[in-house]
Amino acid sequence: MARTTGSDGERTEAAIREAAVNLIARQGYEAMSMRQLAAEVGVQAAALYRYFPTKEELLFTLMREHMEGLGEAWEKTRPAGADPSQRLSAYVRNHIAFHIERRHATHVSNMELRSLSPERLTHILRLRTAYEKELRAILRDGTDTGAFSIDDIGLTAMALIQMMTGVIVWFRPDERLSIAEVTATYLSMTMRLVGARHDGAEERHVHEHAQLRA
Amino acid sequence: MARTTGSDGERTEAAIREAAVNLIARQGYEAMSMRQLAAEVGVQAAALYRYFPTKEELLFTLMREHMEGLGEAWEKTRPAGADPSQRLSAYVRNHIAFHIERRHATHVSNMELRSLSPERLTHILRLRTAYEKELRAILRDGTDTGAFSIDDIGLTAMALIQMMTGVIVWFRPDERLSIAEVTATYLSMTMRLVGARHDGAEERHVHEHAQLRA
DNA sequence: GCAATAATAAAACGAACGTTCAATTAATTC
DNA sequence: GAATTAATTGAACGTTCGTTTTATTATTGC
Repeated sequence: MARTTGSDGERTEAAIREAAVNLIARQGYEAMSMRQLAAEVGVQAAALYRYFPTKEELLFTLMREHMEGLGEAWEKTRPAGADPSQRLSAYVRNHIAFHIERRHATHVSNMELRSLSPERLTHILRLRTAYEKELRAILRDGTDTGAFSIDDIGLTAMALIQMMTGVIVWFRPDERLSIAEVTATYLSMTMRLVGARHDGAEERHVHEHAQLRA
Repeated sequence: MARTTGSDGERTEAAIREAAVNLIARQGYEAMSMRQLAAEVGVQAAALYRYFPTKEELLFTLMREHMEGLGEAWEKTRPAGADPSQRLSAYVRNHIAFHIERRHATHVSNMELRSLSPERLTHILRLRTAYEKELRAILRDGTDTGAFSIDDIGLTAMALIQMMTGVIVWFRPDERLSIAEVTATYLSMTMRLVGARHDGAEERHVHEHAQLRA
């Protein structure tokens, strides 16, 4: 046999991406075979090579688009002239919303870096660093204006990102907490962590979301 | 050839464990081949099977002993009748010290869970849950006595553990910060995160370690 | 120093891997 | 409706994988 009825390149490529994200997140990149991926898509292994020249290029594409999407989401959300507390709040909301929506893709981007060639690894890390830099800038501004009280900006930024991204490890959409509740609690923890001053407009905003649970 | 001069079972097994932890941490469990591991140890692949019946059993042994070691370290360190702030402080110190000392083993225990069979996965997760339970108990006691102000104990515990364990992702022993400085900053962030009251003996204790950097 | 045992080497097993190639059919273009 | 292009199959390639088997040598106990 050969070309099958109703076959469509775009649909097949989308199906490959989706199946690959799920399989790699569940089993790991090395553990997923191209034959297994093909079976999940409902196609022969050779067909995959029409869309991605190698297995690693497929992984790289998934990671790159995930990181680019994260940066773009932040650029659309970022408040222009807001004060540090509002900007930090927006950063946290965007980060958590984006990662909860894309749990599997995040898992892939965080866990499979070692399977990339050095050049591709550098590419992904550059995207990640640019995104983290935005957080450090917010923390620095907040420290300068006195809105935050931070010991070490770089270390605090890493701690915050680890804490927020960790959501995907344990969060399940159908369990005890809703996304809104989780986000509110993480916002509250973040503001405490950076020693945000408890006065001004932002403070009321935070508390209104933070006291949902005891 | 066969048995080599100076060969010794105990030394070989220790060399296998150490090489395996490093290789798996660097490349991942699936990406490490038994032949590569054997070459690192300076032995033929078949010799590995004298010490570990399968590759997965080797992985499981490494993980189990790491998790057991973490629990034992905490049991030795845990202050008996101390107040919640002191106990939380001890927990953070122990966690960070243990993980920084065993960066590679921690990486393995955190990243390779999906390569375990269901029964072995359950075993490891039980050890991990028991350890995390200790933190939740401290947070609960602190909330009850009013020492802490926490929105959601389970969520805060997960956030703290993600934050602390994240140290191994970026910390390099020979760089900008010493272990003591990192620990102090994480202690400070932890106490803020749980809303620790800024009065009593513990408060002085925290600040004395936390203000090393700006 | 001789038997027993511990530790390893060397070779081989079948299975699975990523990838390539030629053939074949569906959809599109004119 | 013929020619062209897009999409896929099925078989095969050489390599590597985890593991087993058998033989061989070093060490230990008596």
